[in-house]
Amino acid sequence: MGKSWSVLLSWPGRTGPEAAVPEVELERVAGDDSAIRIVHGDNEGVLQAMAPELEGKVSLVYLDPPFFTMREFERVTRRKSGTSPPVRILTPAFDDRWCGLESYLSSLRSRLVLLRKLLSPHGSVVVHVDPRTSHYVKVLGDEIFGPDAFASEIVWRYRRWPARTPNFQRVHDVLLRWVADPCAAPRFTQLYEELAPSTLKTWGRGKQKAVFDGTGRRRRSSTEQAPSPGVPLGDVWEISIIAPVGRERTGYPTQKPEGLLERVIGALSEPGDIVLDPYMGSGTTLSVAAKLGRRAVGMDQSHVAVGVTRERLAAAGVQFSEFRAVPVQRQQAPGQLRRHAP
Amino acid sequence: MGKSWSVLLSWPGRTGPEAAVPEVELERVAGDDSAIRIVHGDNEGVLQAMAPELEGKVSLVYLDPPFFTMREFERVTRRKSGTSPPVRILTPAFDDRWCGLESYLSSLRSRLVLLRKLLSPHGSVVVHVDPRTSHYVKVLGDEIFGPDAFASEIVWRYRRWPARTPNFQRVHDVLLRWVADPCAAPRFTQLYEELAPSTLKTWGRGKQKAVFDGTGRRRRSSTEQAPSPGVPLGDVWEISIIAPVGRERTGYPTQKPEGLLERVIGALSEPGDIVLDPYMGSGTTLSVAAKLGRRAVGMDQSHVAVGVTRERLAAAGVQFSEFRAVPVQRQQAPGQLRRHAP
DNA sequence: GCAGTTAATGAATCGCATG
DNA sequence: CCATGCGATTCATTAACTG
Repeated sequence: MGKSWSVLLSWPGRTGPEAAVPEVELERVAGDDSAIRIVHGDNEGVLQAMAPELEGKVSLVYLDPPFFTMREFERVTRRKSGTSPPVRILTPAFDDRWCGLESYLSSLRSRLVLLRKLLSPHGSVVVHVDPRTSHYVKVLGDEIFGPDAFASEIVWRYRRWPARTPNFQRVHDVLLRWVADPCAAPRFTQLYEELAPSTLKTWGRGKQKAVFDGTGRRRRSSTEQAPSPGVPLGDVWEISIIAPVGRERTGYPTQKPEGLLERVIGALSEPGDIVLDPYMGSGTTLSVAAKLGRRAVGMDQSHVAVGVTRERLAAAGVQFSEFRAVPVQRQQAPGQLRRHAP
Repeated sequence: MGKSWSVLLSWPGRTGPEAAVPEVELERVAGDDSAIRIVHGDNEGVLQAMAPELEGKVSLVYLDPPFFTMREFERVTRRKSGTSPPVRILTPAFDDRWCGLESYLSSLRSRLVLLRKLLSPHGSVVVHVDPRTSHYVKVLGDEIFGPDAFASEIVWRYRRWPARTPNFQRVHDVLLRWVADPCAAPRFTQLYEELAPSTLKTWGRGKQKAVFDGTGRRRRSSTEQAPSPGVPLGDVWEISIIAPVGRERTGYPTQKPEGLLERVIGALSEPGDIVLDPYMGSGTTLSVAAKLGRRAVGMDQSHVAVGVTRERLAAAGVQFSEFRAVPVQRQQAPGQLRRHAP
């Protein structure tokens, strides 16, 4: 554990013994050695099983866990029945019901502890949550990674239909980022966004340059010839949600836009790096990682998620291999990959 | 206390006895009974002294406490000395150095506990912080007001000169809001912002209206004659910081823009309501409250803050009265206001 | 092809009906 | 009486269609 505040979260029974993680091993289902890997199974066991291979080698972990909404989520598929209205088919995808915030935080905590060991020294972890739990998750994460390792709270601002409520419309999610080692030089590629309208008006696209007088005081700025690449990317990102009828949409609930992952992966990893997504869902992370030339591992418990991701990667022409977690059979040598006959 | 999660913050010594608040009473310094009141003194004592008067009567508390920056802040004043460069004069304004997050949170906690009792049932508390402490403050506030009372995390997105750092630029503050009673109808006036460009393009300014078929399925939307007032205000606000040479600027450090307070006060209180700002600073809350016809009380320990606010309100032609906190003299009857001879 | 129009529906939220 | 569900609300976005 990193250096921690002495301010911690506490709840009844927190200090009790933690349940042992059921030991699993990975069985290859399809594909050969590929830069992109899908693993079907509970991420807790899978992370433990992959620890020997991945320890210290992961540049970026992006986690999009359930948001503690106390709901079940379904995948929507549409079948066009020739005649007029297409039929909507609902398939259960994942269950976000919990017996209390304690159990939610405990579950997330055990994953974060396992993930920390996989990070390379220049790596970072990004947890995608919403403002209903982000604050608790932040305090939890500070305890695991150390408060000095906290690097950014990124606000994803989106637009959606308004709800009638005597409150400000909730239109943002939160991405919390910690670095593996606050003293190491972090993986970070500077990305840029468009200059503010007011800046364009006053300065145009030329770079501004501060001008100092003899005494060291700033006198004014001047416009340079060289065009500015834009402003260095901030921590508030305005990115559209995937339109209900958008091409990108897979029907998997809670799907994240590729534009969001492009920023996360583009800024926080480099080509050839390993990116890890323990809550794979519809496979947006894998899809974007492949597009940007990263290696990646995605995990999900849900066979619906695995199916959606498999089809998505195949449709995009991405080479990938697929594994599944199976309970360790004590009779045979552990850790050995068994070939699965299809 | 409201109903709470069983997830709490804990730190060594937290359960120990809390220091007693030094008892003070208010002494009138200037002005007669006014809708706007300035009180010079430590807000903890002042809140306790004003409790009998304000209990259950405050519609909105806006707090802009120090941000745990571990710095001292100074006021900048410029004196134009006839000749060329104006002289900058620095006056210490407030001290934001703490011996640990625990002491910061303890201090804030005692204020929030006092404030809770002053709120009317439809009232709310808004705490302005930044993402370095917001998460701890949120967990603390949930404990005091109850997690069900948490209403909004508002993100104030501003634009500033970018810093050279291998990280996303920090360009947001956070406003946390709790309501006094989650079951009561809250004070809330719906404010609107401009429609998204894509909406304007597709729909124009007409309201959209859902159209359903016989089976209850939504078929499509149609544009109505009635113009939409815009989209109901969200929880991410893009508001400029006060320009370094802006007319609004008082020179007081950490001054907040009036536009921010216009939204907070406009949405969460009504004309005639009492608005309270225990960390008054340069008096933005009082200034905006006066402009919007609210009654208001501002408190600050710093005589620089009180001076800046006094000049600011006077310059704006706002009638106000001013008090100061003095230790209770046990010899004379307590609670009685003493007239101060200037 | 390109521009303008129409269709479809979503990590929402409240209130009221229904068991 | 409490839990659950569905109707009503109406912005944002892209696909598909039309001229």
